[in-house]
Amino acid sequence: MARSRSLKPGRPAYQQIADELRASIRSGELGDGDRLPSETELIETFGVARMTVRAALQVLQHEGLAVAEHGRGVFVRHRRPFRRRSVQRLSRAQWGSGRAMWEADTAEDRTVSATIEVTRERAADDIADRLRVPPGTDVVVRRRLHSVDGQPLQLSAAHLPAEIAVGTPIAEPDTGPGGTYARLEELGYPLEGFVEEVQARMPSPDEARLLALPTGVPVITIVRVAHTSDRPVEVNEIVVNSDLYVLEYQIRP
Amino acid sequence: MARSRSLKPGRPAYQQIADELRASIRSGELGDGDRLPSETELIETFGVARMTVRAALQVLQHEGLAVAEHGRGVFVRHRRPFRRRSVQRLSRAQWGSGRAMWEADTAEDRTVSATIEVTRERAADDIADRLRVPPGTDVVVRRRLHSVDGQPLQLSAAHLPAEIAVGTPIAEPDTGPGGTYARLEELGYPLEGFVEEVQARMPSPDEARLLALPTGVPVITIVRVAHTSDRPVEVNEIVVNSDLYVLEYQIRP
DNA sequence: GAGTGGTCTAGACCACCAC
DNA sequence: TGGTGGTCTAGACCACTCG
Repeated sequence: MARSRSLKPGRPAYQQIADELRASIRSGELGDGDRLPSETELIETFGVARMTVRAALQVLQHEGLAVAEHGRGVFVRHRRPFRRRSVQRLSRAQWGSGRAMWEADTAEDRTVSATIEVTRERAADDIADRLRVPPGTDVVVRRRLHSVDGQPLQLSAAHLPAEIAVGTPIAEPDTGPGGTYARLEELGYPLEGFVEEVQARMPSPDEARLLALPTGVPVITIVRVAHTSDRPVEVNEIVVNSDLYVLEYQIRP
Repeated sequence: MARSRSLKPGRPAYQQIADELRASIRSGELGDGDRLPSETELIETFGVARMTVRAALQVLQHEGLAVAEHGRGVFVRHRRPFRRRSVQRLSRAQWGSGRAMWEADTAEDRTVSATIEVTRERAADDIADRLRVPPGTDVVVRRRLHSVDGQPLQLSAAHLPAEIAVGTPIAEPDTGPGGTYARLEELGYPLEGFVEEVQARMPSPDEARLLALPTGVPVITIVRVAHTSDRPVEVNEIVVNSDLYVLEYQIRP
């Protein structure tokens, strides 16, 4: 970043400053983890007020290109999607093998952890709808926060009709080898398939906190419905840190 | 929003104001499309400076909850994912039928349009990698911007080895009934399957402009690889407006 | 013209970090 | 202790929308 740069009229100053910094990042002049010029430096370089350079830095943060660290500086953000979920994770071989399904694509040397809370509730309308049960029907809800190496990755809330789950390991925090899906098969609910609906949006403040999301990182939401041949048996609402995930799907024509 | 509300110390004022407005939106007190209190009103209500209420309003905009319209006000944003892409759109029945594949899930009464540009380029490293050809190999690139009812929905850039595509309708703007995939089959490349890698991130300024994305709306990126039994034949990089899409995937165990 | 949001200034005080 | 970013003020002028 050269000394004393001039700004052209017509385009807002903060956007021009953001443009220059963005170009430096895209070109590689500023690499992953590098510190951007400080606010003081930018004020001197461009001859503008502090709030103006702050606006420019905010733009980059909301684009997910930079993160501010209080007392240290603003840094180029580095993406590192170290996990990927593949279709195979929902194969019977996977959860039939006794491995926890969600560990399917976790490398062996990673530390996987989860907090879990199991409750019994009345189903919200959208959940009841997807489970094809009357609104307000009792459901068992398994809420989890999954982390790998201490980094929170995803929130999930699995809903199953209470009629199916109560009195079984599915209503316990630890469902045992193979998890919920293995238990469902044992209970006489052979799974025929899954449907996942995928969307993306910005996180709520709560989600940002729980997933330790920096500014400018969206979440991917997945609603997965597990079916037997004649009825849906589980609706899982999943919210994942989009920075750490690549979802992979295979499709046959 | 009651008159003259007090702010508690400890939490920044702009966040408390954002909290109150967010709660009004979540509770339904402020519904889709409703106007939020103006900056002037918020200044009077909370007794703070203008930049403070603007910071609060920016928070909501970056969360995707509100949009500002210059000269009119700040409004509750309404999500309307009016399209959904399903697995069936990649079924042979779909593109074998002569319908353009991407129209699979478009309602009949919508106006679908696309701009297209076909070029011949040397493959970038990641594309070459996925096509399993040497870096710099010639590829035909079909870049499109799809819109429905004038609303831009997605950008796509389909890359095919020039060796396969040149001299065929695939290298023409109009590929004919059934599109690229129908032509590939006719040319002796029967498709065995597709793999899609899905991620989400904030858009670049260019993407935000082309897709007419408001502040706080991420994009979903899809990299789709189409395979024959022995080689990948197309890599399609897709960027979609996450506000208008629900991706649907079916998985069999 | 009145009301709205968009940009910008020139200060202030504070909280956090590193040395 | 000096440098960093975080919050906040009290103004200013501008651009857009609508009646």
